[in-house]
Amino acid sequence: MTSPERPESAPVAARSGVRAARAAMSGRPAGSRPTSRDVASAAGVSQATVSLVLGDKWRGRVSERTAGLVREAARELGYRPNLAARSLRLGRTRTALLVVPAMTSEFFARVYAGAAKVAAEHGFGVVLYPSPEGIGPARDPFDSARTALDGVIASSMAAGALAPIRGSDLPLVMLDSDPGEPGPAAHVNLDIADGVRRLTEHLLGLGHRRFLHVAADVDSWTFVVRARAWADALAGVPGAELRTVRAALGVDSGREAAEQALRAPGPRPTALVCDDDFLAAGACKAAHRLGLRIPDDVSVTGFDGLTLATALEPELTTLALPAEQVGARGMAALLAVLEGRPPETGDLPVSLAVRGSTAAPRPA
Amino acid sequence: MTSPERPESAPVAARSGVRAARAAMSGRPAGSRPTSRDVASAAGVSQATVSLVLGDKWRGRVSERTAGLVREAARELGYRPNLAARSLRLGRTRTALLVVPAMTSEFFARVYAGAAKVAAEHGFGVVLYPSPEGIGPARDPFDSARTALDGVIASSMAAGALAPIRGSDLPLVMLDSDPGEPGPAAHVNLDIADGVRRLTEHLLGLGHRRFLHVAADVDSWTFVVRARAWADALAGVPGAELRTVRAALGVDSGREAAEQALRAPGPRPTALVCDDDFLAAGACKAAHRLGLRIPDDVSVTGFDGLTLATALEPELTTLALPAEQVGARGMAALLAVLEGRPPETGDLPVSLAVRGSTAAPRPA
DNA sequence: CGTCGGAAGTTATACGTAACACCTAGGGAG
DNA sequence: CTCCCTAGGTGTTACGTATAACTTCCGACG
Repeated sequence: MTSPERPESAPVAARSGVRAARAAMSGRPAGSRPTSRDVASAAGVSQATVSLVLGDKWRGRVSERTAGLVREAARELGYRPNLAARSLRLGRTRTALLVVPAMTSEFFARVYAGAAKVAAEHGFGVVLYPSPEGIGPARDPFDSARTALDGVIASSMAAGALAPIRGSDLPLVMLDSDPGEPGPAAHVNLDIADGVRRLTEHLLGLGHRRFLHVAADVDSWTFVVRARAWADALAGVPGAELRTVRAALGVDSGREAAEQALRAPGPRPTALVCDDDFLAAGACKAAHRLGLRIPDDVSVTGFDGLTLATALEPELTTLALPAEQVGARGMAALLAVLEGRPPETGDLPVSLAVRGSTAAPRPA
Repeated sequence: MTSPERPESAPVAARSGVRAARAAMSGRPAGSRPTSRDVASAAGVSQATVSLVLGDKWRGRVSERTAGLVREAARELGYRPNLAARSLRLGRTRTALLVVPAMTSEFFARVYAGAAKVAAEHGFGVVLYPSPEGIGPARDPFDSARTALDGVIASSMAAGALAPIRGSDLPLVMLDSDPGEPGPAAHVNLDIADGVRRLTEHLLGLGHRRFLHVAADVDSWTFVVRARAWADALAGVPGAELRTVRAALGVDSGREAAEQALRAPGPRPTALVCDDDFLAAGACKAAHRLGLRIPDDVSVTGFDGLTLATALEPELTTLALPAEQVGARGMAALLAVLEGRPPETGDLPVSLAVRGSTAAPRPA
């Protein structure tokens, strides 16, 4: 039964293009978008046929000519499928949730960009978990997640923060997180150890032996790995010495921590290896305050390879992480899981960017 | 009619808590989430009543006791409304689209954060238009927008880029854009002119007279305003001279442009006023290359007030824009428009952050 | 004593899509 | 001549929600 104000417009009018299209829409409230039924009556076919054609499932079920008519009618009317209706029908939303500690960090913004790009190529969307700033326990993401979700990608989150996601039986992909953690359908990790090893070789080659690790004092897997990587890379190197000082994230606390360590008695470290580029910027400021020149008096290295690294003077030697690739691969893994395919494995390589902030230490 | 595998479970069992709740879900496919109908049969009421209670529209229509039963049943079952179904029914999605030139810019990430916060407080979500990097003409946002939308917030977009949105009859709020532009339901702008005036006074007070404006060579309203603001602020100041050099966005092109201008013959500018903090970082590098010290030989100012400004050595004097507030107010304006209220008007103030990169010029 | 009205629900429906099951005509095989 | 098969569709349903319209019960009032 059709409602009275939308009469069974005669399928006969099918071949007159825009006129028929307009006619099919007549009697509708003005602002409303055309539905598949409008397309159907404009093309002179049933709604089911429209759905088949536009859903690309018509091979052998609809004639080439009819399919053409349908597509043209859809174009004329500017038809867009109602995603709410589609999601309701299918029980899937083609939407993934990306959970990151802080979107205002360039790193995670780039992860998002990578994930969104791959998602878009597959007709998927990415929504963000609107988390408060800072790495920390997240509130229940499903209280605020706007859309029903097909899956979740979580980047560098503290282990405990994801409990609510765990309980939701959604496919979960974890980025840059403990690969031993059970539960996630896939992991995407970086070969941090290899990068740190190469960075260490670079510094050792320049003659550095006394290292100060400015470590991020944050409960995140990635920083655990970084700390371990430095320890491992320097273990067994004759004469090498590694001290560690912890600092909260941010330029200021990096400066404070480095300044305090540089003022400490005893032989001064010649290489300040920092857990991210912001901490490294802080370390540079600390050195500056103490009248030390970079890289002549002290070398500084960053981590992540953000824009900041090349904005500083001198530019930072840093380990550049392929943030977009991390996001892209995370999304690809999620798509694979959703389609029942095995996700790609293997760690992503990081690249060593040698710049002006490292040089041979002056002979004492 | 109920489907055979979901029998009309007797409303009698209503008072036995979890057991009844579980019973109401029996016979359902395992992974599926409970629906309002499951809550209804667990509470021993009809689905309509559940909808009334949880939708907070039950005053005078449902007894206090029944409402309590319904809420408890919903809690027991972990019921979440199906947003797709709700959107389909209501024709509204409680979702806004935020269109920004580039999410990897800290400024726009902060705009997003501000908008998302206000949105969340009102049960709204924010999705991003997955735009390619860089300010430029966007593709049709509705091809890729995942969700049906209730409105659009566009920040600092080139005028032409929004044509498809214009055609969509969705409420549009524009941030930091030409207020003369007709169409948008609301504008949120910054009092750039005032900020530049104060920054100019600061520099004039220090004794600067020769200004070099490192201008962003980008077709965006915000940079048009900035250029005009410098010209206006210095117009009529005796002895003041304003030169302009254009540069693409980014540290490197800022450095190149500034370097070239500083090498030019004639009296050297003493103040490099830059269109954003990244260009300013480039200007600092340019000065460094020429052996000029900041702020002794030349002062440099930024724009935006990003983290970068305090990561540099010396820290940048800059105009700090309240990015979160811009986003928050944009979202608030959109909500107002959607509810038929008049949006708040009036420009947001910017604050002058005086730091180490500006000082009195040395007497020639 | 009739009935009016509010309180407390319930029944039924529509939103737009995808897909299953069904239908019809025409042609070829037996 | 009958039967069946295939191409090319159509009719119908369900997804989960919000809400308009209806029902029922009960107390009060004329």
